[in-house]
Amino acid sequence: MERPAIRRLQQEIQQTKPFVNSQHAAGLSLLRTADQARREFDSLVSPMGISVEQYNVLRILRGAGEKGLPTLEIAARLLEQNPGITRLLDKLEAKGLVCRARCATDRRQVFCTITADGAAIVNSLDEPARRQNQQFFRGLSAAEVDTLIDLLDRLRYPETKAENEREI
Amino acid sequence: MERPAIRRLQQEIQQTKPFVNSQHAAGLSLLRTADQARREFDSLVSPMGISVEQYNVLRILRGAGEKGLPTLEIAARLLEQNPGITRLLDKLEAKGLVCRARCATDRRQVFCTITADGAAIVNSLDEPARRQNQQFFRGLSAAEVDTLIDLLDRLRYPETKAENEREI
DNA sequence: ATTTAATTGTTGACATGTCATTTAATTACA
DNA sequence: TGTAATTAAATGACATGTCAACAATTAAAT
Repeated sequence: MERPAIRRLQQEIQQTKPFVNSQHAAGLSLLRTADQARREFDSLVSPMGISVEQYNVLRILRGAGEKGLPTLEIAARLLEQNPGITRLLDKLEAKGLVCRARCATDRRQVFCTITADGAAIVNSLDEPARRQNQQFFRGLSAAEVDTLIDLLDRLRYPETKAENEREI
Repeated sequence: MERPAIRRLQQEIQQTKPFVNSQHAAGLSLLRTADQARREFDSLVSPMGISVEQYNVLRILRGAGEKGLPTLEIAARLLEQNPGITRLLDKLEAKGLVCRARCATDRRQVFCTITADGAAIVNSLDEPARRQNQQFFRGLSAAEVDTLIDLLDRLRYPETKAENEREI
């Protein structure tokens, strides 16, 4: 639509004002889009009786295999703080989707593993999740998805960008 | 062996597999980046005694001016469902940052307006918020920010993209 | 070796988000 | 007119996220 015009306008003025507005718009767009993605994905997993966060925990534990992972290691792989993970695991354990056991060598740690029931649920969601993702990104080409990944990664790690983008 | 069949299978795998992974990676990156943005912004507004969501409500009400907005109209402009907004406004009203009054012509509606104290807080956060945004997007050029806005918008409204991108 | 510090995980308190239901007011319609 | 449907907002119940404080265990220090 008017994107090129907007960009030209910004170059013309080249002051802080429209630059700020673009960044503000980008920030809002980021939050709104992520919220929509989270909501759509929730509607996919909730029929299985789990939340998006619980699904993520189960995915991580499936990837960890039989030896499982200590509690805080799961929290580290999510985007989450400690206290939340305990209660998440409480729920999953109550549903029989996760097992917890104190580590013998370091009794501070609690190792968590996925159960057969838990794995069955995650496995059954693999294909629907793939389709859901495909649906969500249907508006973007493969190259654009890669561009999006690049831009988002550079927002989270702005320092690492210096090496790859000196040619500006 | 059936070489053509094998080749076809490989092509299929090569097509779908990395594509799916890219979309999956993009989805995760989207959620993580938005979460980080939300968290960083929270550390900016929480010293003023308000949350990010409360800040957004105050911003919307400042923009609405003196006549204010009905409760659900605020909810519609946020990325939020009804029930949450009532309690958000409860907190803001308790802090004296927002006023609520039943509409005379339609007594179902409750009009919300920002108070002078509320406006003072939002105003005092304008400049810090601008700097914070600038800091968050420092890894991207202005053109890249526009690209990001475009990609995110097309994720939320995939249909509108069809007209502009038939040339693929 | 005994005290101190750090790590791992849990709990309590509270803010927010969501769903289902409810109340009050308004509109539709028969 | 009078009853049903719709709308605006609030409430209850519950899941999650965050902070502060805590207990248990292990590591470090002197």
